[in-house]
Amino acid sequence: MSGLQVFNSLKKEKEVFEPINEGLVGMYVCGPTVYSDVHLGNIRTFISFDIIYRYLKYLGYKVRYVRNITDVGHLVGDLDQGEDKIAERAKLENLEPMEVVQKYSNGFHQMMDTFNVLPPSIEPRATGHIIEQIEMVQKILDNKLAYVKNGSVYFDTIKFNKKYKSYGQLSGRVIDELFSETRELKNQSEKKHPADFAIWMKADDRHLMKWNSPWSVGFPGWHLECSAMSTKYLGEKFDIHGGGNDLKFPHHENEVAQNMGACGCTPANYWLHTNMLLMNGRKMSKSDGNTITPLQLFTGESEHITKGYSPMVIKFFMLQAHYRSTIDLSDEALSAAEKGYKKIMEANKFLQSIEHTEPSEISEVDAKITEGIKGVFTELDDDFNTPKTLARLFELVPIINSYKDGKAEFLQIKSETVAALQKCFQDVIFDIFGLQDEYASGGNTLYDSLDGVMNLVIELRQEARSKKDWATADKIRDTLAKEKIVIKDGKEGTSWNLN
RNA sequence: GGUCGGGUGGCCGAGCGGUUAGGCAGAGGUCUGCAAAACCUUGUACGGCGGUUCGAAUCCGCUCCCGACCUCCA
Repeated sequence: MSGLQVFNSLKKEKEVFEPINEGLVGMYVCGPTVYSDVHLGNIRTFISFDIIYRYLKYLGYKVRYVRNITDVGHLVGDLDQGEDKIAERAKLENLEPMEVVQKYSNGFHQMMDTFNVLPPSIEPRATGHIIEQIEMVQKILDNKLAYVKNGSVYFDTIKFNKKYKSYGQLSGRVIDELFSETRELKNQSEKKHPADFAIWMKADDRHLMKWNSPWSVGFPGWHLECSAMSTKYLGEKFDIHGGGNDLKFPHHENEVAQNMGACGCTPANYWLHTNMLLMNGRKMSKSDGNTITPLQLFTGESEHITKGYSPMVIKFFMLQAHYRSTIDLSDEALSAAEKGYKKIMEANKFLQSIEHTEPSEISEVDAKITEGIKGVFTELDDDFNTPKTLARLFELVPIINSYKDGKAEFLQIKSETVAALQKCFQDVIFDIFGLQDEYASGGNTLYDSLDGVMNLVIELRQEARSKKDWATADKIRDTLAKEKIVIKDGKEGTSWNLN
């Protein structure tokens, strides 16, 4: 169906992508825990998977994209003794846990919208799937790969590994090394082995969120929800499982164990992991304060940046790095991205306005364009290599802009080549990358009327210029510049855009 | 301490055995009333030390530095 290759964390190499059912793709991505505002790192991950989702659809696959919302079971602090993150926040803000969940889910959705990230096909919540999770615990117990202790249920990692010999495959861990002598294990008396983990936890009286189960009034373990919900909506075996690099261990490793423990088969064929967003060379993280909020980035109110950057500029900046590489956020890098973003958007705007007439002769530029277009999709097929895709696009930009100059070699292109180029840019920029033109119309009535006004202003200025009345011409230009409207005198007349 | 990943030009960031990555910034030029934009040309590079090879940023060894995971994290 395509030449798509993806890097599979499970094998640590690129593989040709072949879905289980021809033409259909099932993809599960670990979503956010909604206990506070989303931060930029989350956004980078979801933008990466959005592009993967969009490209799979572009290739013609029918994709069922499931991305969960974690609203229970995720504990604060170490081991399994901490407070539930949602519940802790609820106490802090004096809200019902579900109010916390709603509040930050709304914020999350709004931010995804701001970055033009498509909603998934299904967005299940952990609390909406308590029954499924309880059933899964029961299955694992039936398979004798978990044990009950004081109302809590623990996954028996040692026994599991004896049976399947696969624990640690995804994250590259070895149980013995993992928990040998390193960690002093306090309060771990309930577990038979430190590598075991809770799949159901008995709640004490202080707990705000708890449900009835055969074992106790309690709540599910964090890793369980993804196993239960992916199985429910994508089946016991599906195509792609994604998430941030930092979830590989223990979350994804335990997820695989739970799925195997319940049904005997590995859940996903391809595991894709996105790398971290850095700032000052260190992982951006909510928990250690090395972070900048999206809002601060938009407004510029942060010590880390000199001015604000729009969502699309930030997105473009992220696209300039591969999803498996870290990317280091800085003011300089963002401002470079801003210029690059504008350049490509401007070129595209012009490209789309071209009304080409079939030439009598064809120059070599024609073949160059055709080859360039092919290159764009070769890069996308290569594990969604957005920086290289962008590079290929940028190589076509001078050709597009040269068309303005009217030089014969640039006009001697087949109409179908122009159409293909227009489609390529349009499709990649908007449909696959999900960028938006923040500086242009698109059904924006305010913009449209401004465009009308600007055409008048440009006309008046042109009259002044033809009378060599430079003072008036420059006054118009300079005054507009103060309003962040840039006037550009080209051969084909004058154009304008918002800066 | 264990495991894994990385160090590329002024900045960001691809590439990973031989070919220009790309963007931004810099230099020169064309165009322009001037400017901006656009177009053309262009410099600066692969942490260090060895090795393999006709040829290494790319493979191997050693070394220095950084990061991630091992505990909640996208």
